[in-house]
Amino acid sequence: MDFKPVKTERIFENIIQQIKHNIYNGNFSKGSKLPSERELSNILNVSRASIREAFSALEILGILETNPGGGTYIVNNVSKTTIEIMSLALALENDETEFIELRKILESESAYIAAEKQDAESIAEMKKYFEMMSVELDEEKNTCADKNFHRALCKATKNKLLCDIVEALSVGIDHYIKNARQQLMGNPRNLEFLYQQHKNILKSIEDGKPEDARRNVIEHIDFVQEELKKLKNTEQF
Amino acid sequence: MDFKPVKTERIFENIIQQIKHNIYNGNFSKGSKLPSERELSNILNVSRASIREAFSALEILGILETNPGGGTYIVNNVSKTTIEIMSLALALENDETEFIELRKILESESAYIAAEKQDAESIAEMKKYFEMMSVELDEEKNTCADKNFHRALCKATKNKLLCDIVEALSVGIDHYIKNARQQLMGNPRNLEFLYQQHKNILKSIEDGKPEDARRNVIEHIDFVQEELKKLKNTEQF
DNA sequence: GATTATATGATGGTCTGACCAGTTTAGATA
DNA sequence: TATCTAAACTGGTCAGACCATCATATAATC
Repeated sequence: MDFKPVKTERIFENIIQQIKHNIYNGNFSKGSKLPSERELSNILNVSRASIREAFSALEILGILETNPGGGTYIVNNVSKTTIEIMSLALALENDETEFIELRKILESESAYIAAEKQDAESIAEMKKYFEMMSVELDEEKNTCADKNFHRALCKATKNKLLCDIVEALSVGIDHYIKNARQQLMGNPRNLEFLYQQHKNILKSIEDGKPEDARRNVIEHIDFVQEELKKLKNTEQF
Repeated sequence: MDFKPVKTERIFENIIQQIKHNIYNGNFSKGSKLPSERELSNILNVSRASIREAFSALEILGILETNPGGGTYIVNNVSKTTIEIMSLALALENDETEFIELRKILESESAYIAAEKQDAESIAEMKKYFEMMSVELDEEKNTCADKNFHRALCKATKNKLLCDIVEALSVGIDHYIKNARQQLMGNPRNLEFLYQQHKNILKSIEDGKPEDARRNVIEHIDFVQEELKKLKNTEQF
């Protein structure tokens, strides 16, 4: 036998479905104006409260935008939203390994693509942040430069979706390891390692060596993951 | 000058923030029961309607679950939600290239990992669906087997997050190319190619050749993308 | 006393109607 | 025609009501 729990669909979910279908059908696209809440509540024969429950959900998803006095419009801020959601999911899961593994895949492949594409702009950006890292000793600024280095790396792929997902993963992971990162960066020996790793990544991309670039990123992330694991194990004290 | 548009935070957004913070703080975790809507509206000194707007949004995100008569609980169905959202984002963007590129990265890397890990169960599953594909000529079942083959491939990584994201991408892409796929599968010549490609992927994984597996998946996806592009260009007629 | 049936209260789901603060729009004015 | 102004409309919020469902405490049964 194969039973599924009966999930009575609520009105606001039905409304969301209808709006989604209108998006898939092409009736709604970016910039489309939706009927006003009152109007829609007449059309669908439901209360305005239900309309608003649906709208607030879709707004959180980044599907639509409300302008008081103006109206409600279809937008696409989905990727921006995804960051927050993934971050939350990680907080709920309490296990960062899958996130880090995924990030490793995406960043290493980004490096591969970056080395192939040889986009001068991105490389210049990476170089900029790498130099910041090497001279700047302030921990916060160093961290910031580090993050921007990795952002530039992803940007080199020219794939915004990929960038957004990696960003989402990074934010989620950072949120999760917040303390551990400080300890990691606090150790001068680690800083030296990290410096060298970034240098290797940058060089292989500049030299147009995709395979090397990929390998260097993997080594870098593996190193970080290893160190984090060590810190975690000694956290007991 | 650098100005940002003033976005007055609405009450339901504030409530969402507070709930999120309680998740990050660890006050809420999977299974936690939230105060009832009436109770929370008293605590926060806002109307029940605002609470419900926040709750409906978080429920759509897969963060919480409401049980009529029961109560409201923290859950984690985020990955399930992500599928729908990405699918919508693709419908809004009207450009599948970034999605396909990302899928290529994730699936090719999955193949690499699969060939390394040599998980008997996953390989058996892939084999099963591959054989379905080869003998079954019914277009719908063939498509189904195809999808399951790729699912099994991702499952071999043992990374659920990765699987969910690939699934999200696939659903989104399928939704987008619905007609094109039928045309693609309708051509016997293409079917022959696809059969051979899947055979190669499976073999390289069975033989434990990560590099080959990765390359074979890339070739496969590139082939599909190329054919789709051709179909799109001749769509005018 | 243990078990079952029942009634009570709590919970989410929905609706109505109201008020406010902005934005739009159309009409009045110059 | 251009400008100003008032009315109409829009989203944001609230209070209070009703329903169906669920959980629990109480009462009736064995």
